[in-house]
Amino acid sequence: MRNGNITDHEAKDVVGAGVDEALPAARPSTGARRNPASADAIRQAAADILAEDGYARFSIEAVARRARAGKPTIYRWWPSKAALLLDVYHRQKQGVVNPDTGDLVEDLTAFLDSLFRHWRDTPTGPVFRSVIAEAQSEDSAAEALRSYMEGRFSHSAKMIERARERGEVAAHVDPRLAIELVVGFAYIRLLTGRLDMETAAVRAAVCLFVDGWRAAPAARP
Amino acid sequence: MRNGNITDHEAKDVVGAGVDEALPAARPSTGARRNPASADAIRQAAADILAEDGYARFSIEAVARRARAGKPTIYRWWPSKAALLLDVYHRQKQGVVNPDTGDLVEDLTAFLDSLFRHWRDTPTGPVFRSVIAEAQSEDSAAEALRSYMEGRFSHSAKMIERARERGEVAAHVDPRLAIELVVGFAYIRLLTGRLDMETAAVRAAVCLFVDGWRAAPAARP
DNA sequence: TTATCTAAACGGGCCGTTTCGTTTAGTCAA
DNA sequence: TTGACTAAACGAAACGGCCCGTTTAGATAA
Repeated sequence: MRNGNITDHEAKDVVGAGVDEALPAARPSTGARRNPASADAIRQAAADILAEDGYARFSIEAVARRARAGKPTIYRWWPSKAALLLDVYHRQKQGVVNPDTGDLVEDLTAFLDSLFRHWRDTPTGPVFRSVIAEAQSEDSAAEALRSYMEGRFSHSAKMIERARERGEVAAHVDPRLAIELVVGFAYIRLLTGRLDMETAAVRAAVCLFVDGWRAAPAARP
Repeated sequence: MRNGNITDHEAKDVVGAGVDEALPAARPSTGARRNPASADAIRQAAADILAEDGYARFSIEAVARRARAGKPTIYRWWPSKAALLLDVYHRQKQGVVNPDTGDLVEDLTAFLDSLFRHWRDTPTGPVFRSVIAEAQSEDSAAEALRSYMEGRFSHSAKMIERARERGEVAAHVDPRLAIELVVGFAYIRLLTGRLDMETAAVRAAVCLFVDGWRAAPAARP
């Protein structure tokens, strides 16, 4: 699942950290003795259905059928559809880079490029879109999404913090807000199905963030 | 429904234009003679359910019950759940300002402020979130959302075009891309339930867009 | 008369839960 | 080491309930 489009010397670390234990850590609700069992088959079936048929056909019954598992088994391990969705997503989001090239524009371009590619070329895109959809009608999913985004922001904001330490970014810039603007752009592209951006176009967008839009140097204090 | 928080002399026009006929214009599928009939009651019931119970409880059966209408009547006039949703949304999105104060930061701040307030204080927020959720599993909703966003971008980009004509914004800035960044920020806030921003915080975000993040004036050509 | 309406009912699917035997992994005596 | 015991976890099937999109029947109104 490693993404080869960002060369290795550029990639500082691979995301996946930061929020790894916000999920309802698969474990039977009773004080049990036994082991997970068919949990992997269930996750795999869920991911396959999402990738092949999309969220519309994602149901616990369909997952159970495909995994040759009983519905009660699924409900024992995951309290809700949203929990299963988030579990599947968390295990797929490896592979997005958090680069450290020494230049902010390059870092952000590589980050967005990698994110778009990841969402486009792996089941992660459909899965994440499903999580967002579910979060619009299910409180537990909304809360999970919120806390996931929180972690994502904190983690990715480090790119901007490093740039600020290098003196590349002004001191008054809040890295968390800044990265939220960048992720917001990725978000709107994902949800409206427009992920097919050339690297040059991604860089142009990043420059709009970093350099601003003003014709003359900014005069604001 | 007019929003009084932006004073009148600042508001150039009230949005609602631009995409008003992308929707599947309520009309019976047969070549009919009669009039709409209970269409208004149906739309009202749909809006009420979304506002009171959220998308989770929004079903054609529930709308029909509440409007004391028959399900076939609804299906005759709106081909899908998504069509009814979009119809309701289109009739509620009046009231967001598209300001022209002569200053880009003020314009965008007022725009975002008004959008957040509108999404927070009217049923529009839940309704739009529902449209987005529906678009993740229903092709027709996805297409309608895409074309709606297209129109929204084109319309709001005029704020930036005006600033560019005033010489406030550099010539190389693409107004459509720029406004997409701004709307992306609003989007991520809506979908993660964080619309409660002070005007000052909104302005700070806008300044990050307009002025950029760099410590020193940008050196890019 | 004729098109539209409400209301009721259709078969089908999924929800989350309960019931029912069966499988399976740890425990412990022989 | 082996074999029997025990109890958690299992798959399958069925529950009542809600909703889907469609069909039918009978009332209503231009």
